[in-house]
Amino acid sequence: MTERTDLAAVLGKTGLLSNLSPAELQSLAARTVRKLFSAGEWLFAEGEPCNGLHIVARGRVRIFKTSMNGREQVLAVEGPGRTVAELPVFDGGPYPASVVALEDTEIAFISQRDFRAFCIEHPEVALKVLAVVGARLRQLVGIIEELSFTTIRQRLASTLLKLAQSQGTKTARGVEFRLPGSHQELANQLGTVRELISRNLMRLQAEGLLEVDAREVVVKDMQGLAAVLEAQG
Amino acid sequence: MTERTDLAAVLGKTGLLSNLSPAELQSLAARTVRKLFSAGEWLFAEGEPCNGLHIVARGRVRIFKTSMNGREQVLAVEGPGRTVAELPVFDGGPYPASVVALEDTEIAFISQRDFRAFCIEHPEVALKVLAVVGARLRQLVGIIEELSFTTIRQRLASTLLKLAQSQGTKTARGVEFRLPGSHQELANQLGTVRELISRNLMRLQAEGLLEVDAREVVVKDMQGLAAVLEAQG
DNA sequence: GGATGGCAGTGACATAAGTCATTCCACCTG
DNA sequence: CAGGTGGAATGACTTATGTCACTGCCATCC
Repeated sequence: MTERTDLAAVLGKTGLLSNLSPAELQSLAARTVRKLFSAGEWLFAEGEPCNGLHIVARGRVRIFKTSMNGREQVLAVEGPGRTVAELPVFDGGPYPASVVALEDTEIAFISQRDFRAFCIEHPEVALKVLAVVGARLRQLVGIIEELSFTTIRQRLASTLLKLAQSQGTKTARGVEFRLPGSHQELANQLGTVRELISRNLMRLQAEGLLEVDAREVVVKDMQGLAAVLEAQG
Repeated sequence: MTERTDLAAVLGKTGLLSNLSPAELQSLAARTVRKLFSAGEWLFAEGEPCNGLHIVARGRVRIFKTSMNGREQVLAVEGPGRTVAELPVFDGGPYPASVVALEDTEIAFISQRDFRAFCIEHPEVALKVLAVVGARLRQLVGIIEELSFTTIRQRLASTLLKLAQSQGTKTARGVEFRLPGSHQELANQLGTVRELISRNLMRLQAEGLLEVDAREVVVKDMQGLAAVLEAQG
């Protein structure tokens, strides 16, 4: 990967750092290190000491926890302009979760010391960080809510609905889209195992709400699918 | 409740605000409002717009989510010197969870506007806030991990162990302590229902690890109880 | 004393979730 | 074409979790 990315431009598009002057961006960019990861490579593992802030410049990464039994629970998937590990940078603790690259990914890395210093110089950045961390907290609360209150069937219906709305194309048969990953990946995301994904998809199909063919999905009844979320779990 | 509490003193003991000068504490205290809640009263409900920072001066509060079916999931219990809703103060969104007083509770309240202004004037406070929010984020990730990877039996064993270590007294029979609430409350905390608490307690007792009598618990085998956490769930 | 209400224990049962083993199928590679 | 590989479907089974209904205990209040 010899391709170059303009780091200052990436930084400017980062939610955390928007509204900074070009000069400020440049000074920050000067302190970043470019890191490249190929698909599947680990940025860091849960429990390691945190040494800095990671900004995704290109590609996508998956933030997740692993259990003793080899199960996974995905906390978030982050793309360009998003940051990873904003929080341990500040509280000094270890990384709470592991992160791997989903695709070939380019990271702008700022050391903990440099970023902290930058925040002191630019108090409004600290407030931005707070907003970002706040959003992440909401995400996590949402995951807790799902894990605690909903069935896998409902979680599956929910993700299918989101996919249909964001990536689906309307056709004569219904709303069509393609699953973004294998059943296994979907299972990790929902905090379960492959078989249950398979079975629940089949069940939704049997009920006439969907048509599934490998990764191709056609939602035939959006209303019905939405109703699954309401049915008491 | 006519009893008065020195707000500036409380603020000084708050993790968020330690290391401030007495003058600064005074100026902040001048902007706080004292609020009193009796046991069971709601500070606010999930979804309401956030209007300020709550600092627990006396008593305890419970932060939790509610499901459609009336189930609850406790996110945290906070006591004196701890803050509630540090985050929505900054990201401007609604409260992500509800909070009620567990006991008669006194709250020092600072309006969103005042606290934000204070943070701009005192950038190091913003960093403190980040540290606190960071700790909260770790808490939440911990909850997700538990919900996703462990059985109720394991979660119960884990809380019993923590209680034994923090509040237990060693006697001839083992480590004795008293459950801090009803089975129902414990169930909410673990994200389950009363009956399962009852059954799992009985099961642990049948296995010789515990002796239970209503809320009095004697751990007879700390090692064995700890081993429950390791056994694959 | 009797009534009441909150809490705890328990059996019977229903359903959700997870495990294991096997088969199938599409695709690639030599 | 044979063989291998990875993902997916599926049946049989076990376990975990949740629901409902009922019982009993104990404190409190009239």
